[in-house]
Amino acid sequence: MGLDPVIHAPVRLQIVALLAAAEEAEFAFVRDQVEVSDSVLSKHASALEAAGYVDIRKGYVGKRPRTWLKLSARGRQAYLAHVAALQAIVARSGLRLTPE
Amino acid sequence: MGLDPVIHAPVRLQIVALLAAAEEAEFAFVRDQVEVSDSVLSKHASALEAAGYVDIRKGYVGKRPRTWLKLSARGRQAYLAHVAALQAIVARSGLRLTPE
DNA sequence: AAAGTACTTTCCTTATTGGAAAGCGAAACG
DNA sequence: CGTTTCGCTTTCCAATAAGGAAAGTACTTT
Repeated sequence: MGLDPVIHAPVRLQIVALLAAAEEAEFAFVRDQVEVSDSVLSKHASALEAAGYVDIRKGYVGKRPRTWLKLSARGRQAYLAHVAALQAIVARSGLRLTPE
Repeated sequence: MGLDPVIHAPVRLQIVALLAAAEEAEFAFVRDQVEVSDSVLSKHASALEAAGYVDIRKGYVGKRPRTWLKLSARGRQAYLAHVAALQAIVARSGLRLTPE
């Protein structure tokens, strides 16, 4: 049916959609946008990484550790396919979910 | 975040989208379109009914029992709100999920 | 040395889902 | 009549999944 279970979970759908818009996003930024706790974001980010959909990069800003999340090419593909599947489902109701 | 957990589950999303397009649909028709077993459809239909989103009507065709599913007004509202929430999320990625 | 930052992991409990199989009431069949 | 069949419904049974709380890690700052 085309929906990707890794992406379909509400929190992960939000994370992926957010990342699809940006090059890279900081852990804290994503956490605040999606409104989840550190632990919840950490777990979902790991799940997305394990699926090969997100790359997690660790670095520093000054001397403070920081984590960035980024959609991988596979993640972007999977996201596009997932949205296409959603569109197909929603289209049956007469609504649309497609660009233009 | 606006996503309705009752509607978000893949099988139920498909059921609701299907019902949104039609006045009423037969149990067997929905089961075949969504490609689930009798027991799975029965459970999800009950869940949707318990939420007040679907009306289940029982009757006969000739002498054979038949069950029809229909979106209730509340179900339609909830579905539209759910799709709006999906649109909002997907819109962040630059894609659209909206009619026209 | 103690506290704080930025997460990560563990622990635990609750919820959800699906498949398989048994159940059920009415009708059709031999 | 007794047995199948039809059209679902319900029960039983794991398998996951998900979140909150709290502890842990590796540094850095005070």
